[in-house]
Amino acid sequence: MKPMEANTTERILDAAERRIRDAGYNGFSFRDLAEDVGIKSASVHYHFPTKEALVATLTERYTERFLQSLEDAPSGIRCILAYRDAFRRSLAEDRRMCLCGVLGAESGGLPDSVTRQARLFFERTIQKLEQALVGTVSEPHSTAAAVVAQLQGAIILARAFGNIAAFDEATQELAEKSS
Amino acid sequence: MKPMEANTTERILDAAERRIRDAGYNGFSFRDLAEDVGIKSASVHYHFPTKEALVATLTERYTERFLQSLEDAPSGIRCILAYRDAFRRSLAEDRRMCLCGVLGAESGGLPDSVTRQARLFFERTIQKLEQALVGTVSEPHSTAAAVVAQLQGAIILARAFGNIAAFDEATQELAEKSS
DNA sequence: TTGTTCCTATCTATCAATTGATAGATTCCG
DNA sequence: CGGAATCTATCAATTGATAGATAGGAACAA
Repeated sequence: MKPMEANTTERILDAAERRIRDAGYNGFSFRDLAEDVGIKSASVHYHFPTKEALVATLTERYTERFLQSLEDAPSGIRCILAYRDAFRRSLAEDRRMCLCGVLGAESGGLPDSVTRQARLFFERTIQKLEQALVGTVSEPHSTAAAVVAQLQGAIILARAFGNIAAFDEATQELAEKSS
Repeated sequence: MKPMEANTTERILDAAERRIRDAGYNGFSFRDLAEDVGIKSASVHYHFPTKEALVATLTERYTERFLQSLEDAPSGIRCILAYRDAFRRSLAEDRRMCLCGVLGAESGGLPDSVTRQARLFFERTIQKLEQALVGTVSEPHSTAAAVVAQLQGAIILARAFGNIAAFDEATQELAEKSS
């Protein structure tokens, strides 16, 4: 076969990301992904041997991209605003969860490598924010953790209410204090 | 058969609650619940016709109990501390998510009645906190939403890190400001 | 040019296990 | 008896995964 319009491996990851951020790790099947991409489920296994491997790889890609999108974030208190915008943007795009937010919530039922990658996301995300806050708040680490927690929870609220306004409301004072 | 040691219906709900709070809606089966309770999976269907009905009922029970546990919460800013303690207690007991936190995260893949009950949890939880805050903060509703969001997210962090200390850290400033 | 080999990517077909759910028999108690 | 609660047995559908066939192109030899 001639290669598909785009890299099939990436398109499988794209489909898996959409599905997991909507319904969780156990909320989709290889056949779902295959249909999304336009191939057969056996072909998905050619690119990723197991579901665990697929999602672990996906979570790694997600983390890299997320941190990359914050590469130009300002230092100091305004970095909090950049984080809020990053999460809000991803929510507004497709009304879905943060990938690692879902995985963290479901972590009791996940393969080890996936749980590990999700933890890495939070470690790195919090650490990056912490570094940007050093010198501007009294306890950078706990402040960073508090901000990330609030943003994850705000996405859950927006999903539960089916309304992005709920995210804005739950992060309103965060935006005011840091702008 | 003579009735089990305790009300079987309640024990099924208990098992389902534990399972969902650990691995999500799609992270368990009727057979899992049956084994937990010590009956056969067909008997679970005698008590609840479908999985959707079971989880919708469970979510209702969860909401009632949660609000009940906050019945004696103080008014004013200290109510925030009571909320924090309520979530922390439930996390410390069995290291699991808030039921409606998971369901909110997975809401894209849930039956309608379950999504609806999860939304009710957040509506009622936020409203109750809001009422306790009237007159003590400038914007009670958004403050209440922000607190609930932060607590949900803090549980996710604690699960991702496999460490309750992460919850404490992410809610530390919340506890200080409101005590 | 033509033919052969080899690799990549996909396919068809299938597997055993698990899923939510149902029908109908059985058992116990009042 | 009659109802409540459980059982055995089974179903069709879906699951993640595997084996093996097939198609297409690139590289290379003749």
